[in-house]
Amino acid sequence: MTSTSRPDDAPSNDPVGFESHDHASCIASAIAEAEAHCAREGLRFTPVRRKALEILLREHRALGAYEMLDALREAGFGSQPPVAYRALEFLVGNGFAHKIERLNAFIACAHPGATHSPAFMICRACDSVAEAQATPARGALGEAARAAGFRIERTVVEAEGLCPTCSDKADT
Amino acid sequence: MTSTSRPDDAPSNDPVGFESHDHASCIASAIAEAEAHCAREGLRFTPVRRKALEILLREHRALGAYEMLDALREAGFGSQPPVAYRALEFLVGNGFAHKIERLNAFIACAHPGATHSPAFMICRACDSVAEAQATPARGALGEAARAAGFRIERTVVEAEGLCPTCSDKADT
DNA sequence: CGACCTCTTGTGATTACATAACATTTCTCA
DNA sequence: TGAGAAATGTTATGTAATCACAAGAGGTCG
Repeated sequence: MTSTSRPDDAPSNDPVGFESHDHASCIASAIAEAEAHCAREGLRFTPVRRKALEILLREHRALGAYEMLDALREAGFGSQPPVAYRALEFLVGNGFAHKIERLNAFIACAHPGATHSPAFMICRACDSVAEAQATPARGALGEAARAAGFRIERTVVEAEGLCPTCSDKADT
Repeated sequence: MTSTSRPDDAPSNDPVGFESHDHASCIASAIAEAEAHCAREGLRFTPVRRKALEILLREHRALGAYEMLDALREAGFGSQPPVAYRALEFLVGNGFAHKIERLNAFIACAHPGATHSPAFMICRACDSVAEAQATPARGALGEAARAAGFRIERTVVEAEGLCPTCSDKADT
């Protein structure tokens, strides 16, 4: 693949949480939020990290680490895997992005700022991903953990199925 | 790595769901259950598939596909990746095993027979894995899915944290 | 200022995970 | 028993992730 990115000035109407909206402004505000957060926490929001977040926001879908690497290389950064993995590690570690384990891919956080334990809905037909809130510590899992003496630190909750669009197509 | 398996006759007291028990008999019964299930469903419980399940049951932990491949090769089967992946695909597809997405690894099902949507507790210190029941369609995720019109077909629920043993060690 | 420390970036090399494609064998059943 | 389906084996390749080390950027304190 040569590139998966669009020019920065291209308007877009990509599916977001299975809906459509123009997110030119939400990119800017998400970047601003990240910047503010880093300033508060004394984190360094360096050019690669900023660019990586921009790319995730702009694509608005789950990106493999090597797709990210391609995009970063085109933006003039290094071309070896650790470049992408380190930027993604920073973004995930600080809550600006999430890893979708099922896809071995990464996506910008849809609820930045909020402390949350995310859950994802992944369409098996078009690979679109929507983020929701999970409360896994409640319910059967939390109960099992308490009974077993297991100390939950983090949870992965990913639902696979059909998004509304693909579901409609399948029905016809 | 040369091998991760023990001789078939070695007794064991491995952690199972964070507890200890001798599972010599539960291996045999799980194999018998799988055999019966395949007979009922007209599935072919071939030597590789049987051996793969035996290996998962004996190890009683999450095994990478290449660990499985090593073990299968030692048992006289083919030595190329598809050998392991196909056997694992069969076991997972029929509910005899599960894939742990977080670890890119596979584990024997702890509740064979029961139709279930499993949840896992994964210790980040010792990589032990316990299986519990999840009810993800209830709760926040199910609600979000209904609201979005997303049709859930399968869910991945994996909690990461510390098992009782490692938790105790960390406290001291 | 400048020595020092820490964090970050870049690169080469390697390791781990997974699938495509195709030939051959084995099983099923009409 | 012969045709089709399913399973196995192998070669090759694609995709994901980490290790190890050198070099640069930014602070801090004498």
